[in-house]
This record gives sequence, structure tokens and C-alpha cells, in this order.
Amino acid sequence: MPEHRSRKDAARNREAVLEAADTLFARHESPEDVTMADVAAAAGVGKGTLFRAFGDRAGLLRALYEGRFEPIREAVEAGTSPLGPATPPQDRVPALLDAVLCFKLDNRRLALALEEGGSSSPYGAEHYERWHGLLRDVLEQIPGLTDSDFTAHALLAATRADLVEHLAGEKRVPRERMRAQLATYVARVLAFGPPQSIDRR
Amino acid sequence: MPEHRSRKDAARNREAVLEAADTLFARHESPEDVTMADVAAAAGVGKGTLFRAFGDRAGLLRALYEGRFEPIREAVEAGTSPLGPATPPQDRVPALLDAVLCFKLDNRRLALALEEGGSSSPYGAEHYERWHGLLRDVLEQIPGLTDSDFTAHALLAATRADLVEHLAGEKRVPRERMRAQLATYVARVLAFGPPQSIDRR
DNA sequence: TGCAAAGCGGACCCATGGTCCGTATTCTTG
DNA sequence: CAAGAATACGGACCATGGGTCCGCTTTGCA
Repeated sequence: MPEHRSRKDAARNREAVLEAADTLFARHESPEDVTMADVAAAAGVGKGTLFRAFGDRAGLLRALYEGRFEPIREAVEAGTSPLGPATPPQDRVPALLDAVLCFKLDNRRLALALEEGGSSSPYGAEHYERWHGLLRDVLEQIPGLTDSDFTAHALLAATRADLVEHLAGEKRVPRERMRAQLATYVARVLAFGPPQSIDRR
Repeated sequence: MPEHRSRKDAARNREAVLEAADTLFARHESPEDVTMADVAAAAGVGKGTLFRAFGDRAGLLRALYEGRFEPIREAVEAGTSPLGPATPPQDRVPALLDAVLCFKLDNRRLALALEEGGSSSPYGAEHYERWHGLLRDVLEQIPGLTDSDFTAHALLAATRADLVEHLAGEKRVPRERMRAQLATYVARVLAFGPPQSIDRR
């Protein structure tokens, strides 16, 4: 690549920060009580370094997110798993939502930090856009389903980080139960009523 | 009466603050750029007064909310409208969700401020608890519907303030269209499949 | 080895929620 | 109506946290 690679101290520090942040967010109840200064300190780095590497808090969160999300994204794009494009829509939709839920269960704090993240709503983020677009397109292929756009929003809303945190964290709902509930719910949305489902085409 | 009423200057100031806050939140794009100092200034009052009257930012928001929400709450509790307890569950659920949606459409900024409101997730607020509890109970009465608790959460999630704001505000989805989409969605969730409930699982 | 360029880091800035306390207003009681 | 107690007022003040600045250090190319 033409563009210079970053200096090795920069690269090292970047990694250190990512690791420290990851640990800190995982350790603390609420993302709010992990400050940028904390992250810098834990990484053994100055605040200036931190901000130069990631721009701002959102940038740091985004970087963490991308790292964690890579595998899933790959599975969705090209994989042969139920997430991949080869899966028929009515099976792929639940699989996608289950994947989102699992991701948020596995990365509760991070997802929370990213999603509520203060200033802007999650709906501005481009990763949301991507998921919504994908889901919308898949829904579109299910015959008889109207309002794919809104439906995609509504389904994704059922997996919002703070809801997941509330249920899994405070209400102590076990992982598998949540997955089952979401699956049932999604199935219900996709399985439109008996009488009028026949004539659809 | 045992407990003294508040002094009249206090009462007057309280009103002034509520009014000023209402106006300010309505005028600004994001709740974030209405500061407590702004509110105090607009009300012609000192910050001390503001904080004494409402405790903190959340308290002010809550007070505003309660005022706005009163009518709906009454309709739900005792009214004869479709919101009231007399309505059969399968009709009441859509009515309730439509009411929530309309409220958030009519009070976009306020709802946004209240819901994302920074520190704590909406799921901690007791007004959410109330709505969720009510919806859960009504859902419970619909035969064949399982997981009422989760379903209530998921349905309410479809009316979250930031989603409403995103759709109505940025995406310019007209009010009636949103209501229709939500209604369709809710109907789909409530209209579960035939006896054998599909082979899915 | 020399010397830009890139990077470092922590002192510093500033906005904002929230507190404090001396002063002003209101209520009560005689 | 007087006067003291109780309550409220308000803006200076504080703490916190994101983000910036800039003199010094490290890196890496020649």
C-alpha cells in the first residue's frame, strides 16, 4: 500500500488502548463510568495519544466494535452458515436476529456503550444502517410481507442493547431463554395469520 | 391540611420553569442542547431555584412528562375509549401502542430527552415499568400468546423515542403512515398462526 | 549519524450538572 | 401590624469529563 503504515510505537499503543478499553468496559457495570482518562491510564498512555489514535470516544467504541464484529460480518456476507445469503429468507431473518442478540449478549457492555453512547441516537450510526438495510432486503423477499422497512426497524428494536442488558443483566433472564423468546417473537411476526396467508403470492 | 403547601413564589417559579423548559425543548433539535442553565435563564430564575424545585435534570423531565401524559393515563385507567379496561385485549393492545406512538409523535423532543436522557436506560424508569406491566397483563389475556413479558418489551421497543424521531424527523415518514405501519406490525404479532403453529423450530 | 516527521503525554481548557450560603420573601402568630 | 421563623432565592462556585495544545521524544529514512 502506498500510504505509510503507522509508526510502530503508534501501532503498539493503539493495540494497548484497545485492549485496555475492552477490559475496562467489560469490568464496569455502566459504560458511563469508564472515562477516557481511565482508558488512557490503563493502557499506560497519555490522553493525547488516545485521542489522536481514535478521534473521540465514539471512534474508540467503533474500533472496538469492528474488531469484535468481524467474524459475524464475514459469516453474513459470504458464509455458508444460516447467516449467509444462501439461506432462504424465512430462515435467514431469524438467524440474523439471533446473531445480533447473541452478539449483544456476549458484548453487553460494549454494545451498550456504543448504542446509547450519549449524543447521537443509534439510528445515525452506519453499522445500524447496514443491518437495517440487510434485514429489510431479506424481509422484502418474503412473500406477503409488507412494510419491510418498518418491520426491520421494529425487529431490530427488540434486540436493543439496553433492553438486552435490562433483561439479561437486571432481570437475570438466562441466555437461552432470551434466544427462544426472540425466536418465537420473530416467528410470529413472519408467520402471518392462517386465514389470509393462503391467498398471498 | 397537615403538610404545608409550598410558598406561592415557589409555586409560581415552578410553573415558570415548566413552561420555559417546555418551550425550550420544543424549540431545539436535540435535548442535549438545552442546558439547565438555559432553562433557568429562560424562566427568569436562578439555577438554585430550578434544582430545588425538581431535584435534577431527570426530575424536571419527569415533571414535564407527567403533565403531558395525564390525559392519556386517565383514558387508560378509567376511560371508555379503546384504551380503557373495557376494551377486549386484541383491540386494546393496538390501541395502547397507537397511543404511545401518538404521544411520542406529539412530544418528540420531550420523549427523546426523557428516554435517552443520558445516564440510566429507559428500562429503569417507573413509567416504563407501568406501561410494560399494563401491556403484559393485557397480552396475557390473549389466548395462545406466550411470553407476554418479552412480547410487551418487544412491542414497546418498536415505539422508542429515538426510532420515532428517526423515522418522523429524519426520514420524514408522515404521521399516519407510521401509525398504519405500527398497526400492521402489531396485528401481525397478535395474529399467531393456525393451531399447529407451523413446523418452524 | 543526523535530522525531519511522526508521535507522545499530561497540563490545560471549557461546558455542564449540581451545590452552597448569604440575602430576600413569605407566612405565622400575638 | 410587627417581628421572627421558616422557606425560598440566585448566582458564585465546584467537580467531572471530553477534548485540545504544544514542547519534548522517538522513529525511521538517507
